[in-house]
Amino acid sequence: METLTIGDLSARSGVAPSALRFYEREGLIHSTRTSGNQRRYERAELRRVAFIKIAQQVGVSLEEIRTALASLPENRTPTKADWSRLSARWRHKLQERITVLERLRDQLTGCIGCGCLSLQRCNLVNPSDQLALRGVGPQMILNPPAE
Amino acid sequence: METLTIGDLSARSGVAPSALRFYEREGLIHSTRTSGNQRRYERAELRRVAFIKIAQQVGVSLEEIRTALASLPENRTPTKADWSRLSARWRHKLQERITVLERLRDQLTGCIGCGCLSLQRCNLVNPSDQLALRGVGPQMILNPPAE
DNA sequence: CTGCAACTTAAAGTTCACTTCAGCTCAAGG
DNA sequence: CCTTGAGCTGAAGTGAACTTTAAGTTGCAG
Repeated sequence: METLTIGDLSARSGVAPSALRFYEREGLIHSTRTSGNQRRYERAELRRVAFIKIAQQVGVSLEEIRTALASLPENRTPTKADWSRLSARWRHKLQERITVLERLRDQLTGCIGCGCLSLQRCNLVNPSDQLALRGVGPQMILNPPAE
Repeated sequence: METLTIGDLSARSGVAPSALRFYEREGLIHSTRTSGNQRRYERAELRRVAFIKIAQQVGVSLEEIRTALASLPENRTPTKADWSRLSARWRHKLQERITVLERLRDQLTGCIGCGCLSLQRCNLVNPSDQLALRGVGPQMILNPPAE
């Protein structure tokens, strides 16, 4: 089997055919057509779908994913190096996301002791009562002071 | 100032008034009314809003948050102990989420070397080609084998 | 007591990420 | 050849999480 039908791609990627068509409309993936107008996918498309799934796990919007995928070469099948570059960028984003969640976890651990979530005492929730400086909301977590 | 107007609560929590009304309709927060039908909030409601914001950071749906908040006592203002119990439960969820993302990051790091995201060689993307066993998609990450 | 910002409501609108539907055509096995 | 499952399209529907709109009311400062 040289190319994949939409059913094949769906089965191998775990993404519904309707979602694959949707991704194509959105310019995230590409297909060629048979004489009878059916989609056929290069195996390389599987990598794109994989990338999309991973990025979604990390909480990235399709729009951002589209932009990232657009940085891959259009005229040729992306090489390992192309994918490496993209992966490295995402590893970075992923690390940032993890850092935010870890900070959140650690602060929450501290708060379990005091049972607070209090605006008066707990910098987890909202330091803006004492430090109405850097905007509103849980600033200590989303945007902590330089250490 | 004994109670907060919706504008006060919005300013202090960083959540739009329309969102606060929405949360009330959804049973996530509560208010009393003035004789003129305007909302007034106890300061304690601020904790609820804080909790909602934090849970959303972690990627929890409002429905789940609603369920969690429903475990707080209705007849009295929640104590520190009440909030502690809830926080401990969420710390757990948060840790699980972090673990998934870390696994994703580590596997992605391995993949940067090979530039793959390949179905043939990379278990990050889809082990189901070699191990079409536990279902489809990035199983190694979402549901890794016991170590 | 007046003016005006802040509040009220129900209903409709928005964005994201898809899914479902209706009404077709295509491709492959018996 | 014929049936049947897989695929096609455009349009409409879904659910989550809000926001916006329109039309009216309240509350406080001056």
